[in-house]
Amino acid sequence: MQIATWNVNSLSVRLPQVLDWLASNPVDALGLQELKLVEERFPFAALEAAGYHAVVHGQKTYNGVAWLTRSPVLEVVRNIPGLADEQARTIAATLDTPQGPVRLINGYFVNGQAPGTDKFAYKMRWLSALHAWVAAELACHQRLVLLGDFNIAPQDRDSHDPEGLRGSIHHTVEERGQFQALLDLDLHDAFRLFEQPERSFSWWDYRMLGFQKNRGLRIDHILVSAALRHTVTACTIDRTPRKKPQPSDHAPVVVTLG
DNA sequence: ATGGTTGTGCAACAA
Repeated sequence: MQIATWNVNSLSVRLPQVLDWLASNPVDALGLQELKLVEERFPFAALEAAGYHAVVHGQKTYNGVAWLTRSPVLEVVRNIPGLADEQARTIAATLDTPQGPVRLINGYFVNGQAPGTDKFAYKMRWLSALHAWVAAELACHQRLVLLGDFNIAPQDRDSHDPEGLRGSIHHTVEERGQFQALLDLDLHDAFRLFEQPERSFSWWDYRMLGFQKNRGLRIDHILVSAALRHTVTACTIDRTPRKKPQPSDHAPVVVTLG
């Protein structure tokens, strides 16, 4: 079984690339972020023709998340329960598999702009609420995957310039502490379960030839619960779509479970 | 060096 995450930075623009990628990478579930469209504009028909069901938490212009799955899902939850949030940032669903149900949580985590700003304060509140929610979800779903655009580079090796960017957004002690708090729920960073090339990143700024110079960050993550950890056989970042014309600034990340 | 690029939507904001 394969599960993937991809921040597409506008599904309207990126739909052809998503269809193209799914044709070559027929994953069982794909969590999308930054749809930038409302559910009424979601391309259900094109994705159904490609063999995918979709559940959507849309928003006009900003944010927006969805799950694409080969088989229908159950128990869909939009946003973090109990958190008053006008921004469409999470969608959870349960996927039945031959090995049993898997709880899938997809998040477009708050960017946070810069430490000391209102947006950073919102990021930290949001991360606290997410942590409490994921803890509750784990209590009833042993087999759980939390993935998405975390907007956090967990360690220095996840940044192209850890010294120059120390303490700046994606790199702060506070953000990294929240990432560690998620790991402390006995979640595991699937990418780091394996040997990986140095300077492996999942996002590159459109500006300053960021991708060509591999000046990126690893901020898109797939965390798996303890019950799933030993079934994971691979986790990779697919840079192929980033090389194509009019790409998303993020690359898809794929986890393979036995 | 406060630059540079992309998306939404048509000015300015978010990333």
